[in-house]
Amino acid sequence: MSDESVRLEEAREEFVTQWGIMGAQWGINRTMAQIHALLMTAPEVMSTDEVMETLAISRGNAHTNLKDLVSWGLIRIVTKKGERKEFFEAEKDVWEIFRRVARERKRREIDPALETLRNCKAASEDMKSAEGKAFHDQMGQLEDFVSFASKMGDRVASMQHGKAIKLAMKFFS
Amino acid sequence: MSDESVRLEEAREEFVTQWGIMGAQWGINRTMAQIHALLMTAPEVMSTDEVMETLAISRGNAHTNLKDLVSWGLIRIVTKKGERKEFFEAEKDVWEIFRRVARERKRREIDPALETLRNCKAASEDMKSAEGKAFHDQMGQLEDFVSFASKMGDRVASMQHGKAIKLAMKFFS
DNA sequence: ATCTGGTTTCAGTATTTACTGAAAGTTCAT
DNA sequence: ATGAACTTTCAGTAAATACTGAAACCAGAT
Repeated sequence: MSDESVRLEEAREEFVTQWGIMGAQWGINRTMAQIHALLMTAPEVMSTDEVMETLAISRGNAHTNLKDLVSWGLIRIVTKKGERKEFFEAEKDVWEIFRRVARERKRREIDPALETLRNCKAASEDMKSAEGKAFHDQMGQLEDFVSFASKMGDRVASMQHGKAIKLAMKFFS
Repeated sequence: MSDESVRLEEAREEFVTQWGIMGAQWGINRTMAQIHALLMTAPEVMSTDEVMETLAISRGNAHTNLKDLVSWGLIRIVTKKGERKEFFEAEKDVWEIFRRVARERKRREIDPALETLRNCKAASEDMKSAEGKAFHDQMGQLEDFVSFASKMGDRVASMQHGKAIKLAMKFFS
């Protein structure tokens, strides 16, 4: 193996490690983030066994996290003709990755949060005390904000790369 | 205690619980998020003992998380004259809360991630193989994106509420 | 209908993260 | 300098989370 491929593997390993740490800080399972990093930088599709081997993890663990990544839309299953095995391939376009994460987090976390805020707001709708009114008002403010974030998420998730770039320009003008 | 105050306490409890769950999903310690929710909806400043009592947690736990919240700029220490005890008060303005979280996450997580991406990019700068070039390119794309996110964070963190509203209008036009 | 190459599940275990409570430390009044 | 009121630390423990590996399952080839 040439010096260059060794260096490449080292760099990749560094990336996988760091992406794992970063994921953990954002509430994503470390292994899931590592598999994602691995596939994002894989020149070819990879099988479950290759992932297991590279990261030195068990079959069950690899399986669960690969399926989770599929459910997040961050990787997809590829089948080679003639082969029974499943292979995996990551979405590599950064903007697309962002869109998908935005869409899923909105669906899984923002929307339920919004629901709660609305309940809390409704529950304090008719309160007469200053404290009750203050609480109601606070819930209202939070709801407005989170609902704004939610709409943002929708908007972003449906935006094409080019459009996003233009918007970004506007933002920094 | 009137019916209304009971209902208010229930609603508040619901909010505290849910805010805790939401925090956990975003990589924030559940108790920290709960204390934050509690203080955000507190009509008055609260002491460590009151927080301990309300959430049924130990002194050490309350202390650590209160200090962490202070370091995130989400609550501040208030001293009453004549009293030796420290009291805590939350920032209640939603936009301000968002700004502070954005600023801290950028500082604590985005900037270090950027550092790593730059290293990985640099390490593969001169590679000749197609794989090496692809890796370098991928790191470049990620770096551009994260660096954009970082600048976004700065921008948002330094924006006044009114300005943000105007920008939001533009966004949805 | 059985075997082979593969996927999926899950009880048990390991690891990580968070929490407790008591002791040590600090600060201020006397 | 002593003590009361409060804050901080941290070793030990509990709880939550993630991982393993083996068994069950499934689909297609023979």
